[in-house]
Amino acid sequence: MEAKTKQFRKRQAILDCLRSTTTHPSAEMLHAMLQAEHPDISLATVYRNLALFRSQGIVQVVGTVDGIDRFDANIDPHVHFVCERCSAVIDLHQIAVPQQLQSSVEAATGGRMTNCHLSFTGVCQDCCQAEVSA
Amino acid sequence: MEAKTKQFRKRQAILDCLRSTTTHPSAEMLHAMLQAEHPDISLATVYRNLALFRSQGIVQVVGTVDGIDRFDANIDPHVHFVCERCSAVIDLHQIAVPQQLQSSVEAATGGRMTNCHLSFTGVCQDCCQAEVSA
DNA sequence: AAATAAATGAGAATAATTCTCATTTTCCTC
DNA sequence: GAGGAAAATGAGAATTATTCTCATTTATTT
Repeated sequence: MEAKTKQFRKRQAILDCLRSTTTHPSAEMLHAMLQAEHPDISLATVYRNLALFRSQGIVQVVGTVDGIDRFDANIDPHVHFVCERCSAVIDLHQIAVPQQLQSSVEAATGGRMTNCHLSFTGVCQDCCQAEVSA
Repeated sequence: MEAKTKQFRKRQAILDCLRSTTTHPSAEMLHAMLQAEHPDISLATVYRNLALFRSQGIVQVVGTVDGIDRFDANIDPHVHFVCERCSAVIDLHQIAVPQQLQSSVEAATGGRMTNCHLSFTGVCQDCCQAEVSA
């Protein structure tokens, strides 16, 4: 049969779902997002595949917010803003870590540098506006 | 009585201990470090007081390494290097986030920025040398 | 189609952190 | 200094994100 009626590979669905968003979801958020298309997907499968993707280098953890890992299928180095109120993780593509800074790290440590994470915390636009109207 | 023979205020001991190191210990590391002077200190007390210090703004969590929070009594913004091998967290005082970058964040997000975290990951000097001699 | 390998679901296991509550220590008032 | 209120602590239970186990299902190979 060519036309599959039921879902088979859930692994791909998880990766597709993560790739389709810029919200840097947690495993549970991702699980919730997948419910519509795959109501029978298990949370363990989400965790399991996220770990696999990470070992393959096609997914990264961009941070731990309130003790919960947040995932991103965009593995290009980029900067994030984390809202202290709503815990949103927002891309800041406009901002980059100067190459010069990165170059100086190995000299400063005497070690080998492989990655770089810059993030800002604060209150996001939505939460700021909610404050005003309250 | 002036001369105290037994330990009383453990809260202060925890803060002093954290202030005396630059290793960015976890709660358990700190608990282990305190054993010498305060063998009867409870891990719960360490956690409890770290949370208190954090709410007072005199201690910060500089990151979560391998799922474990790492604490710092140095609340000045500064840059860290995290070793992927030994999980050491090392200060990089030589490197700073350009003020110009920070200024651009609020414009980029439309929100309010309160803090900034820059960290590099890689292999520290010690672990690099261990590799060579292996 | 049979046999083998890979992926998944469900729930148990793990581990960092927080919470509860009884006890101890400190602080305050007399 | 004594007595009582308030704060701090210890011990262990509770919570929760994540991982693990194992039986079952699905995919792949022969």
